[in-house]
Amino acid sequence: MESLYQPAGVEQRWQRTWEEEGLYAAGAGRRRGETYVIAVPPPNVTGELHMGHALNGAIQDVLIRWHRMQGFDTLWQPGYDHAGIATQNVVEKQLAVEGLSRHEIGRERFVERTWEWLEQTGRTILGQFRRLGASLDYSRERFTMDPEYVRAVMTFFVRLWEHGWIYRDNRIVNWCPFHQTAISDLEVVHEEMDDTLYRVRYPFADGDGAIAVATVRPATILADVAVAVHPEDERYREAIGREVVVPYVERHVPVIADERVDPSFGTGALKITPGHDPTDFEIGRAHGLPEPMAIGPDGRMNENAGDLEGLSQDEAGERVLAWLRERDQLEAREPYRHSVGTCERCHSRIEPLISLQWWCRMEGPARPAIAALRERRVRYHPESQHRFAIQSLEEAPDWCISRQLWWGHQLPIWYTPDGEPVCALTEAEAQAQAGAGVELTRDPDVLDTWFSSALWPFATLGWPADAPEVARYYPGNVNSTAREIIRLWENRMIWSGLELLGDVPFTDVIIHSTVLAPDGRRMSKSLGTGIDPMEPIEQHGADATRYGLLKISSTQDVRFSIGAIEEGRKLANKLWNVARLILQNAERVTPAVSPRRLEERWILARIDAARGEAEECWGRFDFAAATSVLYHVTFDDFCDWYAEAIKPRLYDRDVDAVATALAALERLITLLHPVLPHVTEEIWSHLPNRRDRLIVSPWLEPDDRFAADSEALVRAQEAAQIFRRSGVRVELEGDERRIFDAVVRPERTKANGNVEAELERLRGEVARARRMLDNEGFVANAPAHVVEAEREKLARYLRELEALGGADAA
RNA sequence: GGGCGGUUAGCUCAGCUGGUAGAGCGCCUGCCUUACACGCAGGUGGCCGCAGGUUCGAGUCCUGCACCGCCCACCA
Repeated sequence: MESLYQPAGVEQRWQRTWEEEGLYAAGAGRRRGETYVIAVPPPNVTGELHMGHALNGAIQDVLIRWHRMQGFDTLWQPGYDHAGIATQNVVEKQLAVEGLSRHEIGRERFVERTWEWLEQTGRTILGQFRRLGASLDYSRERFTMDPEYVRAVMTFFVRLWEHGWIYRDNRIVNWCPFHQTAISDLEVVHEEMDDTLYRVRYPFADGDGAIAVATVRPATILADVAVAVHPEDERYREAIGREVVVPYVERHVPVIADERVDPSFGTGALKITPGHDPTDFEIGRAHGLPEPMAIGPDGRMNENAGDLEGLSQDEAGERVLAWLRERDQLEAREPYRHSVGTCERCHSRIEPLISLQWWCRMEGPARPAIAALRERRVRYHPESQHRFAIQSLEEAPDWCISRQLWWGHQLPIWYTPDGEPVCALTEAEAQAQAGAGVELTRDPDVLDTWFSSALWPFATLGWPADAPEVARYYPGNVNSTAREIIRLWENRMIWSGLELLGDVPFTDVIIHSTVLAPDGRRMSKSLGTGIDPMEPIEQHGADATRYGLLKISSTQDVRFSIGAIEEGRKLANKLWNVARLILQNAERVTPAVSPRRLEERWILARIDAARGEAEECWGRFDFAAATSVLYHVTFDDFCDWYAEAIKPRLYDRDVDAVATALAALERLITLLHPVLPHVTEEIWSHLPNRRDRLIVSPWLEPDDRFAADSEALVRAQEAAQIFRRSGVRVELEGDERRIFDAVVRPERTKANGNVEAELERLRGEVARARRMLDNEGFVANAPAHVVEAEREKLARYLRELEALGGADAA
């Protein structure tokens, strides 16, 4: 055994062994009936591991390993999401390099290309999860495009259809001009942009005066259908009901009143363009206005733009502005910084436009999900996210589920020659519904990626087939994910599970911390602030990286800190070395829990207490607090006190001491295994007479044989500290004396404090304790145990003062 | 504009139902001790963001303010 623990080789060896021996598989280590199930948030097939994945992987793996050791039938379900728009984006970019577009090669060939690409370069992330030591059941890898999974998606759609929750409507949507598809509000990211705000005069049709409006997009003037003002706005009271002339197109449109207009913005008058603005669309619908569009799906001016047809919006805007300037209708222009919606994948500016899409109503599905959350059948951790989840379900707008993409699940909708939609699981069934001989055409659209993700907890188990896994592993226990995913995924899994299986898919949702860059900014590729988790894994080991990420995960947003990972590496190294100390002296000795001496009972009790504390932390999903418990029991208690105290007997090959030390070590690494699986398994493999792997070995049961008679040990520790600080020996007897002598080696301890300084310190403590005890309010009101503790402290300080010969102060 | 979170040692962060401030790193001092120098022992270091309030007692509870961050949002 090397004196410096080298994680790289050890970790990869164990990762291979565990997987090959089937110890990652569901049911490995099972010794009881209950199941414990987590479905991993399926990463995009195109994705690579980022810090959030690594933290989330560590969190879930701790829970899974902890429960596996407790004998649960654990299933940690892995797999990939086909990630419709993200994947299509990647393949389209590749085609672009070859000078091709998807339209040139056609849909069929494009889908083939995508599959080919996935076979070659996709699916890298589960390899990275393996390197983290994540004990997913890789033999059960699923993909949202697997044939069985597709069947689940179709079944889901048909069920929603039968409820009447799916409808088709012409509404304003977020249109990505690059991808040529509608995207949901949740796929739009807002970015700050510098624009110009123009103030444009619209003359009244009767020639008497004008009304000014503000706009950043002059090209949309062509599609104006009204000017709106706030009903209470005194300035425009007279204008309501009159007509104005829209510039350039010289169309007469009404001035209307609507409360959605903010009188304090710009001129207080808003031009209404229902075709190209969501607010205007709402106002237009409320007032029964027409909905013309002047901009097409490609982002350029369309056939309604007259002589501007075919121009870009910027060019068209310039022409309109020139027209306005000629007629002196351009009142002002000013720089204007505001946030603009962009496509989260390609960052193209979103075109709001009206388009015919499929929608899913939300009132029906949301109702039981809201009830389940209110009844705490699903709990969010931290609690603050619970209200947010409920609120977002209550306010959920209808879900636009169709996408004009090629990569994804094509809608199970066919049209008759009359344009009547027929919904069915398969083409054959659709044909049967429509009647023989009726020619059907399938809707070309695909479903929003999240439509299939919503089924992840049970489609991966084989639903809608009558699979035994569904009965056994549904519902699961925990889902752990990032905050921004609550509305996209968590809520939808909850309502789909209730709808299709009559039960929530899990009982606890962990919303883990967001790992920020060390400077506090968001980690992102475009900002150059991203840190690849594989770097610390290579450099310090997976155990250390897991430990470090868990340690910093206490608050909502945490800064990445390499220091925390280094601490994890030190812990692994420490563990490794204390194991060497014991094992080097343990030839042919069998571990045996036979504590005779104080320090032996003490350490076994300490490990047991730490077990309780760590379990309590994990039980409430406080992984940061648990790491602290593990660190201190290892360093402070096991290494600095217990190992030092038994060293002399270890060197003497005292069989009792060695056997107990082996047993204590065994218990310590069992406790640490969920967080540091590799180094603990490696040490375990060196313990004598080991048959099972640690990963499937029984978890620690509470053991009250070890009376926590720690008083004497604490006194020895205090005496050691005084001696090391001041060189003064406190009187000790029995166990206290023996432990002190074993741990403190006077010949190597140079006191660098001095008696005077120590007396000074103790006098201060005595004064402070007396001040408190003299406070009548404190003695009368504070809880009895607090007062009692203060009395004991005072007594101890006085004792120590006396030992140091400074009793005069008392 | 809304929601959530943060502000404590030089840095990164703990501090549960109020009891008189802790950890890791860094720094200083002494140690190459038959597990570990990625180590051991000891130490330095804090008007706990600001201002009020409740209380015998406030980092902790209440009110207000100021910054910072994340998420969300249709102000043209």
